[in-house]
Amino acid sequence: MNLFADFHARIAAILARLQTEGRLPAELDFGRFVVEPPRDPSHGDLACNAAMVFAKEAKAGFGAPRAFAEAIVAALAREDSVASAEVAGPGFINIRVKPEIYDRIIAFCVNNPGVFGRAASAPGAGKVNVEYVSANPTGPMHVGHCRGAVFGDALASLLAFAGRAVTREYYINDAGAQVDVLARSAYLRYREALGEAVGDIPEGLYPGDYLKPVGVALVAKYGRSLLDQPESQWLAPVRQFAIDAMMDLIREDLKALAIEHEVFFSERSLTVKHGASDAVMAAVDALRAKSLIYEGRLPPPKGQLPEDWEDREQTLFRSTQFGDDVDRPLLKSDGAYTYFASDIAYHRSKFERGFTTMIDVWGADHGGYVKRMKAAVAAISGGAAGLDVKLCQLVKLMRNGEPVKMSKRSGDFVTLRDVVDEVGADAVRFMMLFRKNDAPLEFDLAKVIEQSKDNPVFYVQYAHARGRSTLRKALEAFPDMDLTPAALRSADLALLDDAGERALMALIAQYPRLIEQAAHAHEPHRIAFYLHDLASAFHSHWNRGKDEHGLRFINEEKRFLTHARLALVSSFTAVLASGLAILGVSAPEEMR
RNA sequence: GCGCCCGUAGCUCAGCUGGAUAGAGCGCUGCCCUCCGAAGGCAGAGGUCAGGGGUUCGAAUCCCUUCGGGCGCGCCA
Repeated sequence: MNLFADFHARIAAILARLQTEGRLPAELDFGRFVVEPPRDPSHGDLACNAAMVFAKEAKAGFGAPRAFAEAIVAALAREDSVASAEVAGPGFINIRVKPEIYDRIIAFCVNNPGVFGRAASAPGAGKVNVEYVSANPTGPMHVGHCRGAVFGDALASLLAFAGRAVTREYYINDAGAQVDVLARSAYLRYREALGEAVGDIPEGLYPGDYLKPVGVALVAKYGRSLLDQPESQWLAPVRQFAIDAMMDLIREDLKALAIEHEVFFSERSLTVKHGASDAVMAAVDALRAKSLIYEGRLPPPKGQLPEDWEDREQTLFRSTQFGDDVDRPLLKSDGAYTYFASDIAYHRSKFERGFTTMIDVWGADHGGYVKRMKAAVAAISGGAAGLDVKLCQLVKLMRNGEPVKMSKRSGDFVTLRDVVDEVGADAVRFMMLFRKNDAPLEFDLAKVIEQSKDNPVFYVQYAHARGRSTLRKALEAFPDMDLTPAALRSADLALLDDAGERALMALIAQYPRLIEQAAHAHEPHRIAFYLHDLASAFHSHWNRGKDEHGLRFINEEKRFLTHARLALVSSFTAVLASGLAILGVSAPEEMR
């Protein structure tokens, strides 16, 4: 049902025929040309650039690109779905299809809402792992986390819809120094819960109130038994207890945004010994076996030398062999593994679990880490797996155009929950996706709950509600009309001959192609923009019905025309609902 | 000093693996409701796509360079 893919295949077949006739060279990469919707509707339904892309290769057989294009056009004209094909400009091929092609697409969409646009699973595509959020388990989620969270979740949905086998994963950073700090902070709350006056939370510990219930829960579990123990005794159990509590908190926060991961992967689990070794050691050994590890010295960074720079020999990974700028250390001066070493082991685990496409969603401040991680994935997989890192820029939280102040100290930050409670999950999700991930984003708490066209969330949801309302309204005019998919799909769509109706149909027909491209580019924001465009086309056509009553969807005098128009409305709401579902935003029946 | 990201209308941003005359919303100007939801729509004004070179049939898009902004730069996660 992808009109554009269909014609790409047809034109490829035509080119192949020309190859066997010896008028084109044998080796041509058909992936180089595109069939796309023309920007200017007067150019027809589809435009193809094949004649220009293969101009060089066709020069011997055809001469100028236009002549080559004429040959393709002649072949296209014989296709039964083509109304007309012509050459334009330097060699564009503009194709107009017969209207029934669109009728068929709309009929399919009406009859298979939720399926239209979905791609069949590609056999050789391999499993995809999308890792996102991965916030440190030291407290509730900050508003800064929500962009990556929503982005990763929508991307995963998009890829699944595009036919990929997707796993959503969360990496728990439960092995660093910060979780020890968490444990000490929780232990303090534990003493507090036992009646001790702890006063101000000392510098270096987490001050937030959210640890108080953890202290109480520790008392419930351990009583007073931890009080007179040395830290070496209580640290590990308290740490695990606190981490579990924090992860419960985080899962709750994510649930408020309708986000659910299938796998929570513990960093600490990588350092659990199996005999004499653990996963990190195993990963390093694997690299060593490929001669990618050596003992050496790194040159200091250019420019300002760090204060505590000390030239020393260390264990290095040859990431420069895979495009990194310098080789990267795997051991700290105290002999422990670096975070990078665990990350290598973690991504090695992903590879061993069968993922050949890995997508990591990070904050933009981790941009400096991308090259080494890609290098590591290339090294551990021998080039069999690829890593794409999607960096999400900061969100500037605003209220009525004024920045919302966020002080970092004293644990007084704006939580994700605060924001979701204030404006709702739909608004947060849509706005996080109504911007390219690598562009900064302004999020205005006042604007996103405004019920006006300024607010894209509302604008799109309103279009859906309007469409659904029309279908309900139609039953008042035609109480016996059958609006089930099975009935609507056999509506006589040839009756739809208005330019506004055909424009809407053309836009709907682009949906499968849009899905494919957005999935390929790992860019869910394209869905959001498409839905906004689609909603706009609908609103626009709707308003034409105010001047020309004959264009209204419901026409009491013309039963069959109304039925056909309702089929169009139904396909429209189906695509809106489908796209919104990918974004994780609700498609309301009515606005309240 | 080096690396990555960004620079498009007054503001916030799209621009689909290089495509035809660069788009949308806000703001500004002027319009459209006796009847499917005006919670909407139509029209107008507004651009050296940061500047300069290059690649080619064709560049906002790719390469080089300058300027401007953000992020990062052994042992933190």
